[in-house]
Amino acid sequence: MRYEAVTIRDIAQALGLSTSTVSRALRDSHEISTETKRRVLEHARSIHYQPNPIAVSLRERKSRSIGIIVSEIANRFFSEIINGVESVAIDRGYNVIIAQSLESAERELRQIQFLTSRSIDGLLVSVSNQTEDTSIFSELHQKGLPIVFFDRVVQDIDTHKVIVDNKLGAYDATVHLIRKGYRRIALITNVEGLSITKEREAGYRAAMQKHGIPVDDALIRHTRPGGQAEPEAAEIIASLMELEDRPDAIFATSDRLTTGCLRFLKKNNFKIPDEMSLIGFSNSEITELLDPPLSIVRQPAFEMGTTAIRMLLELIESKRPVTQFRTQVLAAEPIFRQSTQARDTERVKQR
Amino acid sequence: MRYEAVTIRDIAQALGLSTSTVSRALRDSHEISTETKRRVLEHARSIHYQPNPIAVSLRERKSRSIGIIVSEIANRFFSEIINGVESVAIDRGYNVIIAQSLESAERELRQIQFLTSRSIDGLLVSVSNQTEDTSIFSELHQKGLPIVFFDRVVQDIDTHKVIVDNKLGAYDATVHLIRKGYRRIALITNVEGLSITKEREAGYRAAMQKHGIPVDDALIRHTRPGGQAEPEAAEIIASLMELEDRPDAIFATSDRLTTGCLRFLKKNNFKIPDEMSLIGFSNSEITELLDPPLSIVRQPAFEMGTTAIRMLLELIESKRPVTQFRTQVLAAEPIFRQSTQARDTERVKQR
DNA sequence: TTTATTTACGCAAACGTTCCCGAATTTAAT
DNA sequence: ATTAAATTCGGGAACGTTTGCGTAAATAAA
Repeated sequence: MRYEAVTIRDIAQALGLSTSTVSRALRDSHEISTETKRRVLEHARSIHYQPNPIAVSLRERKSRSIGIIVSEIANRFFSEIINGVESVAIDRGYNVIIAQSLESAERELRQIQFLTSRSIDGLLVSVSNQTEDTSIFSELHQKGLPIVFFDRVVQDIDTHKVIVDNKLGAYDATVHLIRKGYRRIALITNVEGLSITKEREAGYRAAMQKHGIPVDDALIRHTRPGGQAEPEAAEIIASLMELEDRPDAIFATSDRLTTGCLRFLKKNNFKIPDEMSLIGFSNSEITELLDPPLSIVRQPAFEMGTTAIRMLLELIESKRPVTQFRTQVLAAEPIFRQSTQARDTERVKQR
Repeated sequence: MRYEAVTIRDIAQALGLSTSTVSRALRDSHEISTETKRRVLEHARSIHYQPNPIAVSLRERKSRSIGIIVSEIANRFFSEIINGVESVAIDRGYNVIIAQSLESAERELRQIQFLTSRSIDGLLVSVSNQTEDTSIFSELHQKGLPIVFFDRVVQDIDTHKVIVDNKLGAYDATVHLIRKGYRRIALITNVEGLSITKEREAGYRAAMQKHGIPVDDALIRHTRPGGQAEPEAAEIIASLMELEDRPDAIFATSDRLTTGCLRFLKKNNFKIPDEMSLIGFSNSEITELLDPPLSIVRQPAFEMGTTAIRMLLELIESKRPVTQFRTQVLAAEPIFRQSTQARDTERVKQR
């Protein structure tokens, strides 16, 4: 801020001390007498002294700020994560700079460059669904920038990661559908290359296999990199309905995809779950108020945020270079509601 | 970043120039020959020179970053605003630091102090519902920190502001309810002191008056400062139902209050709209998927964000002190759905 | 009392820029 | 040919901190 005037020098002059003494007094150095410390602290308070973080950053060669890049802020899952990150960052004196890729690899790169040019001390990233070239991350990582990946991680970069147990979450959801009597279960999922996609697909396949239901690849659909989830979900369902052997249930693996499916099904007057059952990954807080109340698998987003930032701070504040990395796995929580109830075959026939 | 090595001095040494010449060349000064400029630019690019923004900030006494404080990030209304802010800030080379008050005046103050101590160039603020003492804002404003208020503004500080036409939005919603045949319309609204509360209440009163319906103050309820909206909404409805002359419709004036009402009504098996009609301010993207599809008044959040940041940048980049301030008013958009349809009296009687 | 050690502070450099000022060289004006 | 003006560049201070090093005074050890 332009108007900020009071510096360490002002204190020094007022008290007839040197700036170094004042600095040391403020930092409670042992080589300053308690009397001097008291005078400095008192005067500093009286004139509302605030250290200039920019000068500190320049001197310390760190900024006490970290960057986080997510695909979209206006998405409950990510905003909850950010809440988690913020809550611990604040306490530890760190400032978090938020950026969004909007699922564009190009924008992601620009944002990363922007963040790193702002001298951040570390980076939290969940990659966009469009990124194929992850060299920017490995370069930064090699140069020594602390990075931790969360949610959508890049496999071959060895650093801390925090994910949910996507495979188990998807497994549980699929098993639930099977138990409720569904057999033709469509999987509408994110871009193929994404870590979360692979894991969730694996869970789906495991569940089907376990129950002796052959997996029909025609029922497994991926969205396009950089595309809009909602319209794509609609498109996919429409094409699914052209199959001669239609699905009787849909498992969508992201917030946007889930609501996209619901929107399409309702618009086209599908009875849920009688004509089509629906479950999806979602962190929306009002899924129980939907029509019908939606079965979901919810991710511990806030907790994911807190553990990610803790891992990052561990990296940042470590004295020696860290070489031992771990990936923390959080449990997803399936919540079953009406949208996946056993179908009422009577009602379907009547139609 | 610790690892960042290449500075202006590296370029200077490599090319046998002084740092001042290099600096001027990079900034395209007129007093540097085109040939030298070319050499500098070329070499800078070849070694991936990135100016150190911290050093620049220290020297320029500005940070090219602005702060924004909202009550809660995980709220679609605010996250959309942030999206708007970010989208133009990025283009203009500004970095936005996001903070949330979580409706706590104390936390708000801490965040403000944190932001200002980070040498921000300007501040975007929507006050918490708990803040009574606004002196921190007037102090900062007097000291010359550019501030623009949005959504929840503080009236007596003269600076740029951007709000929606709350009165008209509330008026439209109320008139809609009246036209659908509702007369006992309860207003469940935010903390009394808030600007948006007053405006919305005024709209409600104007609509009632216009249609000759006496306003019953027992039907106008405010939430408590710092409280949790959802439980409070439930509490309020419960107490409303103890009135001998019960309301037949509810108008809730915030996102959280609206979903809180819906949740309570559904939990207690109210038929909507037959037993209770419901409309509310909301920016959720899935209100049409709710049961029943919810009538809402939606605010142009993204646009609010873009105009707020534009106003702020105008203040920041102005050569001379700005003394002429304006408040921009955006239109709210009412969307009417099933939750406020005319009641089916037959069905109510049967029960 | 002399020497060694501790305590408490100041000097000055450094972080990476920008920019005022001056100076050398070239070009234009007389 | 002399002077004035423009062009192009370098020196160095400044932004506000932190910190290595030096040193005077005070204290402890001999």
